[in-house]
Amino acid sequence: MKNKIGIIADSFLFKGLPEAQLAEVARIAKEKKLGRGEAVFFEDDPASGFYMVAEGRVKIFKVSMGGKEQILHVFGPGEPFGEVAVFHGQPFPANAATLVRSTLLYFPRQEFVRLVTANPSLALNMIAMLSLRLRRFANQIENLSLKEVPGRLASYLRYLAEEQARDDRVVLDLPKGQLASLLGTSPETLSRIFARMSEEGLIRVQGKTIHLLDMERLRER
Amino acid sequence: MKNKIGIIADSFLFKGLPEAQLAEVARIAKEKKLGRGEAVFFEDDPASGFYMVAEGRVKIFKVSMGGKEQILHVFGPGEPFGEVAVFHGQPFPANAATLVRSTLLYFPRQEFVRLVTANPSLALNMIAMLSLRLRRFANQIENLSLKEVPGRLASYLRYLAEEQARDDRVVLDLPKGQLASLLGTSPETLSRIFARMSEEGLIRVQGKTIHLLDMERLRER
DNA sequence: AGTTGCCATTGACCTAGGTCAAAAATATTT
DNA sequence: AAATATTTTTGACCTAGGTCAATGGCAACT
Repeated sequence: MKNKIGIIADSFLFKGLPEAQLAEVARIAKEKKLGRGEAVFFEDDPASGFYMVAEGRVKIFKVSMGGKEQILHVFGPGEPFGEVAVFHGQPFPANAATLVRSTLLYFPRQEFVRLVTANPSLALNMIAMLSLRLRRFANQIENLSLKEVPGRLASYLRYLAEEQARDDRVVLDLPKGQLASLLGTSPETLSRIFARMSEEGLIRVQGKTIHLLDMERLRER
Repeated sequence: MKNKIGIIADSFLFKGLPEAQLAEVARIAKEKKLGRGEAVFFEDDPASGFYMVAEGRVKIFKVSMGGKEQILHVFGPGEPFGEVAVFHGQPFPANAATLVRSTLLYFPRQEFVRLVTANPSLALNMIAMLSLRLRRFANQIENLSLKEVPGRLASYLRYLAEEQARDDRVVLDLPKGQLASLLGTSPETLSRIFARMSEEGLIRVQGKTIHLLDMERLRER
């Protein structure tokens, strides 16, 4: 397992920082270990700092009055989250919880803002980070509003295929129930869609492994 | 009507820049006048620069295969758009078109990136801008996925009330059809919801003016 | 091996809201 | 003002997908 400074040095956010700065960043970062399913923070909590995943996976999500969850994003090793709130001094806009046992790095607000202000390259990295995230959100809005559930699933499978660099099969990186939350649907419906797409010969489902039998038609969904 | 430098100096993005820089910014900005309903750019167009609204209103939107529109955001005077693409050198992630006759400022990519790199305060403004936008998008995802149409409408009305600083009535800043696109529904459904909420005594609709008769219950939607 | 608990699947039912078509109300042009 | 075009509203119908409840798998623990 990597140590603090390894994670930091390899992260996109801190890429290109001089050694001295990296050490400085590592110094202000506090390690936090959390078990599976533990909350990191809640919506409307005051944001005294932000986090980076060192190990594990963290979901950012909103909850409806009725208790339904919508996952906004899932973060893995090297990815920062909660930074948005840090810059306004506003409370966190959503909840965060671990999906598996995880190790996080915590960066207190003050010192980080100071670093960014002093470090143009860090500021540019941050801008790139936020831009990418905006693009993802725009995509998610498109998916939720303009596609039905099968289309959203297909879109996610293609995303996984890209990420895992295969076009014959992918491995789900989430339990199916959580995937339903990410796609904005219920576990029951997701299950039915899996069944239907299997019958249609589009995919074959084997536990968490999904065989992609027809990329062409998958693209049209 | 304000001139170029007036718009720039008063914008959030360029706030706090020294005089000289402002003049420099104004120098690289090109004015562009567009009639109502004209396209500014299309999704996947190469992004050679970004825009700021000087006068009028511009919608950013995605279009489904079937032709349905989802508006991501509507920008008014002083607000920049299309900057996200500029930082990656990636194509635009969505379409942009005017809602009314508008005047825009166009900033070519190269020179703007140079400015941001050289100007920490501009970079910080940009970060704040993007953060705010992320927050809005997160909200929109929440609305689309976790609320039904009446809830989304109520949420928008409250947003307008805040923006227009009144709590008795608001004036729609969009034709109803466009509002439907923004809320992720159809004009027909929106019309029905207006009718229903009127019967329930929540609001009274008078053309583009919506009287807010019961803020309490409106909040619970 | 048996028990406990969790997750995934399947069935039955119901409703929010989409679609299509027509009418009515507003704008815009001549 | 008349004529035409554009929005908005209303009605009738239909379906994607949500909810509730029951059942089946599977893993962890004793």
